[in-house]
Amino acid sequence: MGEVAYMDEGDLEAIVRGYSGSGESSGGFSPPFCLPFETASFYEPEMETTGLDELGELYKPFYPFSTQTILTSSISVPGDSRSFRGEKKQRPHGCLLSNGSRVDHLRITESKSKKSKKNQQKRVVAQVKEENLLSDAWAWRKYGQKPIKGSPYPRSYYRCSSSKGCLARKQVERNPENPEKFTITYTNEHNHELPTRRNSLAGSTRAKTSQPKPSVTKKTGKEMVSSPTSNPMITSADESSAALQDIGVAEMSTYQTAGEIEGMSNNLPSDLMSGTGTYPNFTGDFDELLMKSQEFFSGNLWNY
DNA sequence: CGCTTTTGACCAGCGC
DNA sequence: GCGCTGGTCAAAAGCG
Repeated sequence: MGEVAYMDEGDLEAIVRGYSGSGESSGGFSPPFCLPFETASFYEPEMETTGLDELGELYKPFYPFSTQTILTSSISVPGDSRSFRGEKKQRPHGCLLSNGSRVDHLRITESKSKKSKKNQQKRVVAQVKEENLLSDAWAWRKYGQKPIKGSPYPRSYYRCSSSKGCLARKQVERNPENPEKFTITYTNEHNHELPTRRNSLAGSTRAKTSQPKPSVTKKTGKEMVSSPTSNPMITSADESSAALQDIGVAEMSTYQTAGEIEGMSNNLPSDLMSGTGTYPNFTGDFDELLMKSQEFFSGNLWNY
């Protein structure tokens, strides 16, 4: 993949203000956001201007729900989550889609700081509701989960499982301010096209692990939240958008038709939605939710 | 059998 | 230099 003409290590920092350790009490993403496309580099200019509306339209088939909140922005973040801690004073902005849907964005700012870690290309930060976690066409595999300081909810790490060499990553965490929303952060881009079908669901519905596992307390006793669930394929609007750019809307429609999706919304497991009403002392209930979605998807959309 | 999730350990960057 | 934190690895085990 040589298309990584991203930010050119522009060292952008995502000011996703959020759980900056102690300041978790106030405003996470609650305030409305606004598209800061100034730093956009992954999307075409057109997307910048009409992105909101287009998103609303393009994703319509993916979001049978009217209240979804999609947040998109193209960024490259070197410091990763560390920038969150930085507690930069940036404010998010917000906009409403023409169709009434609200799109939340995170304000991104540039930073001349040295590149950190692996020049990771963190590009998209999205806020979606549970329902919209189902609309990701990519296949993700969870490879880690960690509690985030300042946030009561753990963050799950996913990598693309469609292609071996794919560097696409995804982080999902529940918004402490809005437990009904999930913050999805994408890093790197897929170096392949949308999978024609998802991987098997094997292991996805794994029962609660009761494995004792020889706790070989080798070294540092790092904290680790244990969540009983997780999902293999989460969803996201942004990925879809990326996909749209890659394969085109027309092709996209071959994957999912509005009709199917709508049917889906109706068939969505009730318990899947139930999570919305009751946010348990969540550890990974969103994973559970996602798992459900996965089941659904594999059953109704990916076996065409 | 191939895929997944789970989860403790490991590693690296950053702030003090 | 040390400790904290976030991100990733990898072994174990479950599911279709």
